Amino acid sequence: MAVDTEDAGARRTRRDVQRNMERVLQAAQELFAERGPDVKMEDVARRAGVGIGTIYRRFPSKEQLFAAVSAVACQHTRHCLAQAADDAHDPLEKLRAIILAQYRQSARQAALIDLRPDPSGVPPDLDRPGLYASIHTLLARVIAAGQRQGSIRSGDAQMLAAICLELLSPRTVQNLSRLADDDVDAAADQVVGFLTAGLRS
Amino acid sequence: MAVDTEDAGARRTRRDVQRNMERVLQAAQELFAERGPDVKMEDVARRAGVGIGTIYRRFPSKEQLFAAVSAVACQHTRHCLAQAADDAHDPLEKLRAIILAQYRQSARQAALIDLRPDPSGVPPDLDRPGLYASIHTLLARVIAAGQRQGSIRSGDAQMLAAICLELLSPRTVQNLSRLADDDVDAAADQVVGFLTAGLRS
DNA sequence: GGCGAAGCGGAAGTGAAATTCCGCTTTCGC
DNA sequence: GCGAAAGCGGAATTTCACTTCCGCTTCGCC
Repeated sequence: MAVDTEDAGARRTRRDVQRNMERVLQAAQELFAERGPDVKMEDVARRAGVGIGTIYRRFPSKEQLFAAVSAVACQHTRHCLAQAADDAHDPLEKLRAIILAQYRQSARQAALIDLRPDPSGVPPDLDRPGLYASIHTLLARVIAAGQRQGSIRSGDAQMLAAICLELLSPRTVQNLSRLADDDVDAAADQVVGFLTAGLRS
Repeated sequence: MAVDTEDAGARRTRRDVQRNMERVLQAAQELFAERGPDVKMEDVARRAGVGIGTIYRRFPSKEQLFAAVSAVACQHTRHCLAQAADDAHDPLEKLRAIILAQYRQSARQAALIDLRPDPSGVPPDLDRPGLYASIHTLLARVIAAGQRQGSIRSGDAQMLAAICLELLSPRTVQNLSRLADDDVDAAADQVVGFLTAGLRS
């Protein structure tokens, strides 16, 4: 953030610094998405085309690097989902749009960070709970709207939103997409069908 | 397995050995469930109340320890779910029973091993795919039966089963249970409602 | 109770990955 | 173009968890 701002009299941020940080974030984001949080810093450096030291100049630890990556990716996800919801009018349509957006997002390997509350304690630097909550809130609102309007059955909107959200977790998206021959749209459709109709005939 | 069998003329298995192995498996199972596969062997040893060497005497590596733990837990889960399905008559009832069984299981901290196919490659010693498949098959069969009988809407039974299974993953069970004030039965009920009725009113 | 086999604990060894450090290079402002 | 400040690369260091090893203890049998 704020890479271009400068104090009076201070030198402008060097061009190469900005370029390198972008490369590092990009590489980290890709590798994190591809292989989970256990990637080696060396690999990140290699893919970014920089030395390890360069990473550590801006990100004091691996954890903080991934917190930064996650924050960016999640901001982006949040934005996409909100956008999708805005573009649709009917609550059920909004839900469909959100799901589709998330599935397409994952297909592009972006946004693969799992935001769900992590029972294994040790909260990292990243404000996962907050990011999770913001998406959860979005869903809960849409569902509540549907309930008021009558198109969605009554029930604890928080819980219904949480259940939907589980079907949007990166892992789930990947699993289901694979089962649909990597056709994410098809997978999303199935989930939407499940969501709206349930199993009963 | 087969801890009590003995070759002719061989000394009986020492009592302490059996006791220790049980403690180790118990501790490993708890910790694995609580904190995922990144627990330290030292922690397992401490919780089990034995030295690290004792673990290594029977389990040549961390991976094999967890394979053993997983195998036991999954066998158990599989058995419980199959049992639950058997006890019910109607396919929808079977599904309800399966879900409830899994939620109760998780509440007891058992069976928290995530069997879903892991995209991050490197298949461990444990036959996760096989264990996952066996539960997936169980679900798919129940769903297909419901479809034949007419109580479940038509659609790709494999995919529907996979979606259900996602809602049974340990992480999901934990998240949703927490949201229901740790009342697993309530959480399971919500999921069942979602499953059978969907969102539409 | 005594003997020997088997098991135990946990300190030391090992290896892989994270992090530091510093001489060399690049960039910016003039 | 030049000088200084900032950044860079990556070898060396540190850290940290897995695994080994061996002197001491416990168990089962007679």
